[in-house]
Amino acid sequence: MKDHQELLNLPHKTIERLSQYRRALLLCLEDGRTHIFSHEIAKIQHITPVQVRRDLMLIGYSGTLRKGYNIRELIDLIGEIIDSEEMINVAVVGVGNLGRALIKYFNGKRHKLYIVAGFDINPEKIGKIINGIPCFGTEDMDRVVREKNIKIGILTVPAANAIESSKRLVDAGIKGIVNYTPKPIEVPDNVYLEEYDMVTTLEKVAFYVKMAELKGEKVEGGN
Amino acid sequence: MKDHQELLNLPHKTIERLSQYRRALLLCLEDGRTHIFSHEIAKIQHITPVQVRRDLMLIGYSGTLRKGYNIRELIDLIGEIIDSEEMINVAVVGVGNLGRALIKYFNGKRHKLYIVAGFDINPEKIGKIINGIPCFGTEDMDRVVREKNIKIGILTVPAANAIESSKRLVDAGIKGIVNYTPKPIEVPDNVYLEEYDMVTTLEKVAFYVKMAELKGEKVEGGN
DNA sequence: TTTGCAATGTTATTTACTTAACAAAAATAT
DNA sequence: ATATTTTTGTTAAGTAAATAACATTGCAAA
Ligand SMILES: NC(=O)c1ccc[n+]([C@@H]2O[C@H](COP(=O)([O-])OP(=O)(O)OC[C@H]3O[C@@H](n4cnc5c(N)ncnc54)[C@H](O)[C@@H]3O)[C@@H](O)[C@H]2O)c1
Ligand SMILES: NC(=O)c1ccc[n+]([C@@H]2O[C@H](COP(=O)([O-])OP(=O)(O)OC[C@H]3O[C@@H](n4cnc5c(N)ncnc54)[C@H](O)[C@@H]3O)[C@@H](O)[C@H]2O)c1
Repeated sequence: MKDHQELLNLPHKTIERLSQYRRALLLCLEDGRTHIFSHEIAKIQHITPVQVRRDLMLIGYSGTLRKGYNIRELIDLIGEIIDSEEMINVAVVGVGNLGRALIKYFNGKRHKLYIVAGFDINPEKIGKIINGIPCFGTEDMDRVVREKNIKIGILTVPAANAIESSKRLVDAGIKGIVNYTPKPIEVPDNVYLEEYDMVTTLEKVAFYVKMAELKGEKVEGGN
Repeated sequence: MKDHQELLNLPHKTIERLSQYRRALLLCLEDGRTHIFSHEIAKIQHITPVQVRRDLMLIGYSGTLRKGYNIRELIDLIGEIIDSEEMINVAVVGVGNLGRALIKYFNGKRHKLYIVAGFDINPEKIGKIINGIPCFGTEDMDRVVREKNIKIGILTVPAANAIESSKRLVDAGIKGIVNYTPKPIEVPDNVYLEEYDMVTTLEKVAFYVKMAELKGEKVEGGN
């Protein structure tokens, strides 16, 4: 299999697409299919077949001519590349509306990723099991992160608390953060950070919708 | 001001960043500041000052040397570019955990974007006001979209219902869709589509965290 | 003054990503 | 058998985005 450097050389976009391919492939598998063509994957993902084949080339997977790719094999290979050997444990900080939606969405899914704890400051939540996972007070973060070997934190606290919460996560030894609050946070170099805000997405859609209306004609699809 | 073609030539990434700049600038304004330097904006957004200046150059905004950019002016200019003249109305389809989180997050915010309706099939939700917005049955989508002049739909139904719901939205005449279900949907060319799935984000973070651990050293930050 | 500095604004270069072009192979049709 | 089609795999070309380089400006300090 590919060595570390080769894996790190994979384009970031390819990593994202591999995750998406796998999700689509798992659905196909459920439908009882065994093989799939690049153009079928492409259709699902709104990209070109060439891109699919190129991604698969980069990870060194070969299909069979005129038969396509073996879905099971491909799923497994993607797993070998993007998943860790052992489970990676995840915590949600801020078990509010969004936090609970994420927990619910995740729970009961396959993956090498598991949400194993929530953190909150609301006494009514602390000590309870929420959507199947235990909720702790933030003062226990250090201990729980260590004991449960939590590597990634998902930030869904109110924006005003984003900075302090991210500091706590970093201090507790977390290695990756996904920040869903609209407040950009800062983390040290050794912590991997992704930020996402729905408003940006919506404003972008609104912009292209506006432009399409002004032109009275179509614009090509999303990013 | 810039004409349509010039606006459409702006890089997609610049459009996204303009939205983000504005959000950050609004916070600065609340802090009572009047001016800001490119390197300050850059710090907040985890990008380089050059990129900020380049984006602002592209939209034709000039700061004052040694004083930076006028926050108020810049916010207004960004608004002129990415916002529409009139309000753009938005609907949420699937008023569950995620849908409610989004509504709550949006409600009471500035913007030219407003979530004005929710759609669901659960009889307990239909007819109610949820987080301040009225919830309708999906059978009324055509009518409500027309009456309320809704342009954008946010899809937060269960994955199994994503396809049918997106079709309904398109049939009702919607012009943009943000799909938060893990099921990729298809829309005609004249509908602008953005899809987002948290699992992809988390798996990407997990991948780079894993790689960092294997290397025993740092990787550079997110995308 | 005039020199240095800290900032902006713009062009040039580089890097990252996507798409196009095409060769090769296997199945199918002639 | 031979040609045609369909699909993969790979290299080459093209686009888009980010970064670097640098010219410019006006203030501040000497
Ligand atoms: N990125 C997006 O698309 C998106 C969408 C919706 C909401 N949001 C953001 O996500 C965040 C959560 O939204 P929500 O609707 O779930 O809000 P919410 O108020 O329902 O939940 C926030 C939770 O955080 C807890 N909390 C408060 N301070 C805390 C702290 N210091 N440490 C730990 N927990 C703390 C609260 O007790 C509450 O349970 C907000 O910042 C919101 O702006 C983002
Ligand atoms: N993108 C993400 O990051 C993310 C995160 C969490 C959840 N999700 C996804 O978002 C979706 C919603 O998640 P949730 O936790 O809010 O689920 P949920 O079950 O709480 O909510 C779904 C809602 O949709 C309604 N519904 C069902 N069928 C419908 C239909 N045909 N038309 C209109 N409404 C219908 C249900 O009555 C319910 O109110 C799911 O697809 C989930 O996988 C995505």
